[in-house]
Amino acid sequence: MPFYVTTPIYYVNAAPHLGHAYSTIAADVIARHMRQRGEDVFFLTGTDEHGEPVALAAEREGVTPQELVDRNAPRFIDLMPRLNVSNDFFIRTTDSEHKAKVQEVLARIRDNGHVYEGVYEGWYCPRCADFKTDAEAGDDNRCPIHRTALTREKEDNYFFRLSAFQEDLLELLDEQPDFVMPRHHYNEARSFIESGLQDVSLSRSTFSWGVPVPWNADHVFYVWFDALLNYYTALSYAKPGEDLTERFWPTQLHLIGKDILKFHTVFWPAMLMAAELPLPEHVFVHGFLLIGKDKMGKSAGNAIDPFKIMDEYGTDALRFYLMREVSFGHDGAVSEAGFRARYESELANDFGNLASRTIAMVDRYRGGTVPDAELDPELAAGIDALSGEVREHLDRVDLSAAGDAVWLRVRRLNRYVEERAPWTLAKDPDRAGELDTVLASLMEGLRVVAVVLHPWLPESTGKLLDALGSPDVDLDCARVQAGRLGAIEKLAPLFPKPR
RNA sequence: GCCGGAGUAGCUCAGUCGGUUAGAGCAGCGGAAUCAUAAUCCGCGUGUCGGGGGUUCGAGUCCCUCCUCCGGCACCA
Repeated sequence: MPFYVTTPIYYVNAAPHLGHAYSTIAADVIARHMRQRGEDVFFLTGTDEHGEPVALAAEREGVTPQELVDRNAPRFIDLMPRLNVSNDFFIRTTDSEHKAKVQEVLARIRDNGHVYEGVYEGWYCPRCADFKTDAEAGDDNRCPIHRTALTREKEDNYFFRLSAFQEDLLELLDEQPDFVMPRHHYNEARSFIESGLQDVSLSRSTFSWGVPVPWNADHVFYVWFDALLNYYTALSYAKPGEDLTERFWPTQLHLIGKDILKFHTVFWPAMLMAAELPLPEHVFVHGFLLIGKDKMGKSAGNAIDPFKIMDEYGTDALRFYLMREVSFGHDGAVSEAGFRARYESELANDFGNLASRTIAMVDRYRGGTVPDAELDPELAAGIDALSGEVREHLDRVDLSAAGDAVWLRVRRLNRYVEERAPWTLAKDPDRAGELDTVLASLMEGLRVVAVVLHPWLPESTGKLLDALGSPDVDLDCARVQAGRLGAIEKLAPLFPKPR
């Protein structure tokens, strides 16, 4: 089965920060998991490069917008290997193929009768060089930032007939309640639509940094219409010489942050309806990372620095922390202290140390060869069920529940070591068979956990599975005795503690 | 103001269709063990499940109401 997953495309004006890493890692865990299942996966991320903020920033710096985005985009492109993210393509909305396709799709929307010429009229602040909403203007029609009087300005625009899709969108939400996940965000989307949809500007004519409107050279498309289409356009040129659209469209899963919910759950499906294209299956809205109680973002001077953490502890540690610390779909606080606590207790003490002690015992008691013995039936049953549980959780994009299910087994394995006390069995030659079973069962448990955990910790589980002589990470191998263990190698601690 | 979300153990949170004595992790205290990265395991909780009212044989879970916090209310991406 094809499985097409996307991250938002990141606005190229700001430097990459933890929030970008968060969205991207989440998508990567899903993508890697689906590949383990043998699905035909396409995983897209990229940068959003048009619009007025880029044009203004370029002007300030005395460079062209293209020069500015060419300078900034590599920071995001380079972030992906740094995070060990397995995206199949990286789209830039300034790619010529993207622009051509945007023009094609929007021309079709116009041909289908969903675009009209009109005038956008609103309160305008000359100092912001921007329109203000009625709410922002307040009763006295003053700029909330500058307190200067706003003027009533008009701008010629093309409009997208969003209002015409209100009923269709509600029907979509009725028929596909998991179009927007999780539930509380479904409610938000629904109430937004129910409150009444207005038509929206499709083009801008006061600046030129965007995709030109093909039927009127004085306009460029409003950046959101250009940006949203990235999910569709990318497939047409991601693979040289092959159009992947047939193979992967529509998207199974758009992963987004809650700040862009409206665009993805209202504008985007309406656009696709207008273009008569199939709709995505799911939009999953994740929460924000909080620093203490504050939203993290540009201001965050005390924000945790993902690059520092990766330098000190490795990429896997950052991936694991972000996926495990915050309940997926909700806001959650992150901190360096929280990172260290979880790194030490879960990665070093629970999982890393389980690997160390298990390998050390096989080495000491059985010369480094995993005994070919019957497995402990009770333990094996739990281990055998794990991959199915994780599968079900990830089908619902519940990364947190999946992580919990794995950790239950990691703890179970550590408890099993204590229960069976292999060091005691080793002293009694009559109990050699028992010891064989215990060691084989532990090893098998360790192997299965490593396979299941591979999407979260690709680097360290890879190292571990190599040391176990069973490098296959296909999810079918996460069944008991589906992998072959024999001679094992010694392994340096996977998650060393500092100092 | 309207709409939505959240309020459960010191901290972070889970609680599926209402159903036994309300759970987990972390932190804390006590103990066991020594294979291991001094890593692990066991034991220890008198929690007004935000307040009040209601429905029910039974409510953290459903209804009403109030309080507190957060978000959205559309052309900033």
